[in-house]
Amino acid sequence: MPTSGQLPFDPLERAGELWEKHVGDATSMQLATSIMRVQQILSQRLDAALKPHGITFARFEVLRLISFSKEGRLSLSMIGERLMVHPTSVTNAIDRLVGQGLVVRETDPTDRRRTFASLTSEGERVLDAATAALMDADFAIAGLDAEQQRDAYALLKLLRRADFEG
Amino acid sequence: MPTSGQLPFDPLERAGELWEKHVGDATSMQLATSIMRVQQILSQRLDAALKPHGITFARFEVLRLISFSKEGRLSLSMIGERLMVHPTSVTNAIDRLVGQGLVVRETDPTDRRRTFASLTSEGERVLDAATAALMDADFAIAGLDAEQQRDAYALLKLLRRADFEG
DNA sequence: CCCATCTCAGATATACTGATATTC
DNA sequence: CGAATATCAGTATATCTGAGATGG
Repeated sequence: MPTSGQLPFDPLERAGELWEKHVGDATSMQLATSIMRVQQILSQRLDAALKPHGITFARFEVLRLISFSKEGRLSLSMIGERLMVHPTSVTNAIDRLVGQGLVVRETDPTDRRRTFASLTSEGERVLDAATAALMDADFAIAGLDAEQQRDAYALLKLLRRADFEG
Repeated sequence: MPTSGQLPFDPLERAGELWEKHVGDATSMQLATSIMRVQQILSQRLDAALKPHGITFARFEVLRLISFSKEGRLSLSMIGERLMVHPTSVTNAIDRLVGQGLVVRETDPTDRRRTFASLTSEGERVLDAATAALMDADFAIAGLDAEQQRDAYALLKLLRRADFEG
């Protein structure tokens, strides 16, 4: 287990009190730190739910993105753009998925600089099973009801504004 | 730059539409994915703000935690507990901080199994400068006003409940 | 020639497992 | 002896930088 123990108090509330005492207003520090911590918790839970299917959440996102494409294939640069990850990270992720037999690479015949990735039938099978597992786990956010989930999503969206126009 | 380009649309809204069409309700998927993405953005911004001071946000948290301790020192196990990180990660982080001259290790004379970490004067200096840099950067969450920050913090707290009693 | 796309090599950061030394 | 603390070796993942190969 990663971080097994349960504390008798909220460490972030404690940190906030000490911050107010020694530094100043703790609001932004507490939100930033809580985002980091919540991501860590989610990442552990999601990866645990996906482990039986042999993929991580990052690789699940790649599979899902490819499956949603119109032609059933997506260039690596497009994948990096949509998932907001570095080109070398895409190469790395696709390398692993190809190694697992879930994805194949094909050169774009109309522009040979470009490489497409598409799912194998095994890739489709794993994606379906992984999707079911994540739905089952409620994407690790069952602590919030539907309205709270939408509220949190809307607030966090304000922090993603650098990603897109509008 | 990490993920420079700006898309003409929100990739998470697009993913949500496709998810609703092909899979089902997208609420939990969208919140989970947005938490992952927002953490990535924050991590990049916070680490960039701290880079001139030679530390990462994870190491900043260690320095801050030690400085807030009553005696000016904290056992490594206590640090791991409070920051919810693995014992080997604490050893690793302290190794680096010691290597940078920001922290020193001392054996607890009352229980020689235990090791304390405390700040050097250079560590205190770096911590103060790093704190000012983070406050200056508004902890990378200036996209939200104070009330929105508190709302978001309260919602995310519900996802941290496994960490502590209550 | 310049630019785009992808890949590779190398460095850094973090985290996990499993094993070990030391001490209580 | 059993439990706790810290460390170490090895592995995995993800990220970045900088360089290079190929193609438009």
